[in-house]
Amino acid sequence: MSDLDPEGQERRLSAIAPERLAALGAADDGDDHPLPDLPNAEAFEEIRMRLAPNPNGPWHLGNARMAAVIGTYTDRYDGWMCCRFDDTDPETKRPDLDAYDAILNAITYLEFEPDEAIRASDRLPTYYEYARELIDREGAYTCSCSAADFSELKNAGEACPHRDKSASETRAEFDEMVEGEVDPGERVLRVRTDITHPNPALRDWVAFRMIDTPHPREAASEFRCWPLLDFQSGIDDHLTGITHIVRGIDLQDSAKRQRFVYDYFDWTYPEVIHWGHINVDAYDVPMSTSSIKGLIEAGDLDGWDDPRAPTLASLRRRGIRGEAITEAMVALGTSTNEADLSMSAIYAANRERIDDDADRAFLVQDGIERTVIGSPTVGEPPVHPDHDERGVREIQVGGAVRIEAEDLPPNGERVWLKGLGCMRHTRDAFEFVGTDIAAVREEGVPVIHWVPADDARPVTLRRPDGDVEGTAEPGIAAYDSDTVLQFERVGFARIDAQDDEGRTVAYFAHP
RNA sequence: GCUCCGGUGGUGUAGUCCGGCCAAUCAUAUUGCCCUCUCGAGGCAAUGACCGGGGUUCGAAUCCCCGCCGGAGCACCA
Repeated sequence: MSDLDPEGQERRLSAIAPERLAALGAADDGDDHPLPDLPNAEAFEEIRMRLAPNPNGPWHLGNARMAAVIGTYTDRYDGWMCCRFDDTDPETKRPDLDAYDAILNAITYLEFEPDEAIRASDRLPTYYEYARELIDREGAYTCSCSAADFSELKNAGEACPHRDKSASETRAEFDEMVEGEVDPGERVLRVRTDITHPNPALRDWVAFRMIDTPHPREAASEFRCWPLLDFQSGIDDHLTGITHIVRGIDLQDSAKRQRFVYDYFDWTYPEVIHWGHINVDAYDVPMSTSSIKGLIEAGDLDGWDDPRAPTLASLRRRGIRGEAITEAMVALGTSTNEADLSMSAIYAANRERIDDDADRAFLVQDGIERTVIGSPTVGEPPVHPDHDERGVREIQVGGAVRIEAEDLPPNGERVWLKGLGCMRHTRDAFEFVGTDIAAVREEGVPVIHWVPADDARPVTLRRPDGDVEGTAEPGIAAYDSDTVLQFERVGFARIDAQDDEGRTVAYFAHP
């Protein structure tokens, strides 16, 4: 076995003695694992985790962290991952029917594949069943206090008059709720926890409430009695055999609440990891599903993939690979602190992946024209500076070029038009000087990009900070949409569309 | 008001459980130099952090206490 390479050894070892492979990984000090080991991982035969998104909109960057971290963990432990849509509020967090698929696509984009996808709204009968069982175990009671009244009692640590209701009476009243015979606000089912618990957040929380607004999914539109997250999620985590839960600190108290239910059922609660909120720089648009949705509806954004939006659809359209996002998210770790994510971390990870493949091209954004005198008729910059074998781009000069206004040298000074040669700026023209590269290497003549003045292709470059018009070398017309190029000295961009009028639309990725 | 959680360079992170190998890791960022017909890539170097105060100890980023600061929950939202 010693003649196998390390990877081969690992594969072979995992086949014959998986438990020793885990030990090997630990001894290796987890060299390629940016995330800490999962707590108590060795206690489980299979690591099972879930993503539990609310499908109230397509994903923004913040949501990506969930898939990136959980997916990385399940890959690493060769575990099982489920995408469970927690869509149990048809009213205030009303599901968006397009979001279910958009979210699954986003997960694929991030390079993960859930083993299973389920929707809480398909599972109401199961929740009812366990609610009845909980009632029979004296773990819940129906309560008809108003929310305000109960809150007052709860804050004082006092039981409400309904708390000592019998299981059979609760059972009957809960059945009425399930049948839809109760109005919203009239009655809820509460879990009997500890009404004097020092932490008021844990006292007799609501498990089911009535909602009249039909669920947008037809299959779930008849239900009126809906579980809240703590009940639904708690039951599902147990039934799907989840071993590790990773979620935000906003759900810190959830585990403590759900443990009361687990205790009634004599279940073991999964291991839990919490992380803090992340803030992303470089965006003016707030990273919240509802704000983005609002801006789109108001017409301030073109859609979920507008380059100004901090959404996954937007980054995808800009040519940023999901892997790069995953890498940056995983690097954030799982600290409970609030964290600032720099887009530059994503950009750096992406650049590493796309640079080698991206052909080079010239794009001039803020052009100024100069006649060219005496130069070769064709410029031949390389397709990729690190890959001679990919050849050169042949750009017809056509007598005049356009360059960035800021690149124009003072009169009498020289500039090197990349792939064409050295020029001296006379009053209103570029006079060809020659192609001796010593001018650049030894005399420090600046190298700049350029396009033919008469035969350049108009380009709209859509950037996170707004659209820019420019012109590019004609060769970019040949690229299919979805190709990622590097506009030299401008940055990487994804070709989005080549229209019939001879215009290219590209989305800017990053420098 | 009550209850949790956390504070390491500009940013993120490792180390904290089991105190010494940490004058603190890695990445990103910024700057400079080298290389290069890109401000990309690559190479080299520099910059820069243990919230504060006490205590325990021969020794504390690490343990204890008190502050301070930040975050979260106390919804018939997720």
